[in-house]
This record gives sequence, C-alpha cells and structure tokens, in this order.
Amino acid sequence: MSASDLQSGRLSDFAYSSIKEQLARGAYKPGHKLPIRSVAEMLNVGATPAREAINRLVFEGALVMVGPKTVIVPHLDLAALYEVTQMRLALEGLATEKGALRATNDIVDKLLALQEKITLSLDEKRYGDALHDNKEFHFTIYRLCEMSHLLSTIEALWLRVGASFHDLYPEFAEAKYGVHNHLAAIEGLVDKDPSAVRAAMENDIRDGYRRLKKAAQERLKRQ
Amino acid sequence: MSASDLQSGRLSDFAYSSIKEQLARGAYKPGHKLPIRSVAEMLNVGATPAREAINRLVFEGALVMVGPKTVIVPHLDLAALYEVTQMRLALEGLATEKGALRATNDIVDKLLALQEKITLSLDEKRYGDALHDNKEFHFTIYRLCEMSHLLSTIEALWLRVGASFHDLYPEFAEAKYGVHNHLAAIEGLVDKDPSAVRAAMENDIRDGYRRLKKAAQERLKRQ
DNA sequence: TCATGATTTTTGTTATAACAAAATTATGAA
DNA sequence: TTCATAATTTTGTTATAACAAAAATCATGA
Repeated sequence: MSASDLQSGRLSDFAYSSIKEQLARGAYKPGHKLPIRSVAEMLNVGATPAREAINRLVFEGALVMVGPKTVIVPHLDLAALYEVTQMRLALEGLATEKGALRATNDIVDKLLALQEKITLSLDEKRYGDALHDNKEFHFTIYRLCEMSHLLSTIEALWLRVGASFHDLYPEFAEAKYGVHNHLAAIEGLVDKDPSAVRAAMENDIRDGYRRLKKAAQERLKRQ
Repeated sequence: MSASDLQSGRLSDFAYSSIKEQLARGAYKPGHKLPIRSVAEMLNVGATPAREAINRLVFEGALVMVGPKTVIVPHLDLAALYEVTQMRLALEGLATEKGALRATNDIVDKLLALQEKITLSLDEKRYGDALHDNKEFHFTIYRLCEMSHLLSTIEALWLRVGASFHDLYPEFAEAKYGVHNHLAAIEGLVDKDPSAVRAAMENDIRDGYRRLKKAAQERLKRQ
C-alpha cells in the first residue's frame, strides 16, 4: 500500500489509516517510538500529514505521549483496559439495543455466515482472520442503529484496545471464545428481542475482557 | 484573549480552545462558514494551527463538512440531538455510577454550593452563568470515577450539543429545570447509592433533552 | 428572469525551512 | 562505575509558498 493507492486524496488520512493498520496487526511493540519524521519517511509523505495522523491517534488514545516530544505505542495497562471495557459495554450495548429491531433476514444470514467463518478460522488456527471477522460480526450489528457518531466512537475504542493488546490475541483467541454469545445474539435478533441481543453482546465483551485481563496478567508476571 | 496568553505553547491548542469557546457561547450562527485562512487571521496564527483546530472540531462533531472545502457551524438537527443524548445517557450514567461511592463531604458541599449558585443565577436571569455552573455540577460528579478517556469523550458530547443548540438555551433555561434532579443526585451521593445518583442524572439529561427538542421544534416551525 | 457555461477568486492540502526545545550522547569528576 | 553536566543531535511546531480543486462571480443566451 502506498500513498497513491488511496482514493481519498488526503495524505493525512492515508497516514492515519496506515499507522492504524500497523497498530491493529501488532507491528509495533509497546514502547515503540513514533517520531514524525520517521513516519513521514516510511510512508513517503511530508511531515504535515504524518504529524496530523499521529496527533489524531494520540487524541483517540491509540498512541500516548510520554514526553513533550515523544509518542509511543502504549504499554499494557489494566486500568486502561478496564476503562475501555466499561465504555464498550455502555456504547456497544446502546448501539445493539437501538438497532436490534432493524435486523433483516439478510443481516441474520450475513451474521450466520460470519460466525461459520470465525469457527473455521479458529479451528485452523488462523487467528488474524478470526479476529477480523469477529470485528465484522460486531459492527454488522452496531451499524443497524444508524448512528454515525456513535459508530465512530466505538471504532476508536476498538482501536485503542487493539493497539495495546494485540500481541495477546493469539493466546486469547485459542479458547474459541464468543461462539456461544454470538449465537445467542443472532437468536435475539430473530426473536426481535433487543435486550436479549444486548445481553449477549455484553456477555461477549465481558468474556473478552476477562481473557485479555488474564493474558495480560500472566504476561506481566512472566516479565 | 490572544495567542500569547496561552500557557501551552501550542498554537493549535489555542486555536482549538478559542473556536470552541466561540461555539459554546453561540457566537456563530448555524451555517456560518469557517475557512482556514479567516480563522487564522482572526486568531493571528498561521494556517497550520488553524487547520488543525478546525479539523479536530470536525472530527468531534462540533463542526461539520458540507463540501470538500467548506466546514460550517452545524444546523439544528433533531436526529443528532437524539444520538448525542443517547450517548450521554450511556456514558454519563456510567461515569456517575462508577464514581458515586467516592464522593467525599467536600464534594457534596461543593455541589450544594454550585446548586445554590445555579438557582440564584436563574432567578436573576443570568442564564450564561447558570449554564456554566450546571456544567461544573455535572462534571464534578463525573470526575469522581477517574477515567480520563471517558471524561474527554463526554466533554466532546457536551461541546457537540452546545455548539448546535446554544441559541436555544435562554428559553430553555427559564424553566428552572434540573433543580430537583440535582438535589436527588446529591441525596444519592450522601446515601452512597450509586444507582440512585445515576437515575437522577439520567433524569436530568432526559429533561434537558425534552426541553431542547421542544425549543428546537418551535424554532423550526417559526422559521 | 433564469439557467448555463466560462472565468476568477477562494480554499484545503502539502512540502519545506527555520526555530526552539527536548532528548540523546559525550564528557568529566568523584 | 555512577552521577551530573555540557555538547550535540533529534524532534515538534509553525509560517509560508505552491498547487490543484472547489466555490463564487460574471457573462451570455434564451
């Protein structure tokens, strides 16, 4: 991917997406520094778009400033994980409940297909694919409420947890977590029962939180 | 206020705060355009900080892009008001519930003092002061949970509604709304009853929503 | 008067250079 | 070695100029 590939002419957006993707795939270890000029050179853009992208990610919490002139990929931080989880429960629960009644048969079919893909990916230990489809599963439901600002706020939360905890996901994903919750959510959609869908999604978020927390704690102990 | 007054050396932050303040006090009518160069000249800064501030406000939803090169102060939009209100209920409810047990006697005293100020301001028709202290009342409670990212997300929501609906506040504030809810919240804090505090705050948010909606609808009819 | 096309102006974006401040490295003494 | 201090490099920020594209204005026709 290079700057010329981007449909939007804005290099700032290109830089933003690029860094975000690197973060989401865990390309940078926690503590890794991201100086403007390095990022600019890496992406073949000027300092202005690189700076803008970095600042935006700092603002969203995906990167952190540890000094007046140093931004790094955040370290594991259980307090942050807890805070993000609480916000996720509130906002993703809201999106779920508001959108649940709008689920069509097509949506249900899409979710079922996604769940099959997820299960298959987990069986074949393709955790990256599983995580990708897991995200798509969630957002397929959240998009139903048609609240754009809510959606983008939720996305920022996913980015935040993804950036800090991505290196934990492999061991985290092994347990086939989420299958049961996802099926319960689909059932709630079919039954036109918003609060049931919400409960299922909240359960999914809480399960994920527990596993991530455990994995993070073990990681911390080992080091 | 001029650029040299700012403690943070960053002109971007100065520009951001300045525009935000203008928006919050309703200095710009909905539809007002904010071109980078005009803002830059007005604030005596270069194009870069002005651009950065505007983009940030667009990202937060306080300003909107209506064309590839035109950002304006958003028009009244009932759908947006609803969306923001739902998010406020979720996030401010969360902050309230998580922080309620940490309220000390000092906090309660501060809230009581603020409430007296609010009532006095309303009696004397100083609505600007009343709104300011109302915000301080809310955030004094929200700050108790000590979740910084949650706090800044909530602040962005207040900015968003403030920017679009500020011109409605005078007629909106006349009804002495909120007094009862605020007192109920304080009572819940004293009783160490988080869900009671949350209920009071949610009630406050909902009351405000109803009034703003009504005022907006009347305004729309009249025009 | 109104639409439509051409022209002019305005505007957002970006690369770049300069500056000040922070971060890093080197140096020195205990 | 260890710690403080000085020298050096790196870095964030900002103003500016140039460019392309959008918006506004004007002109022209019916």
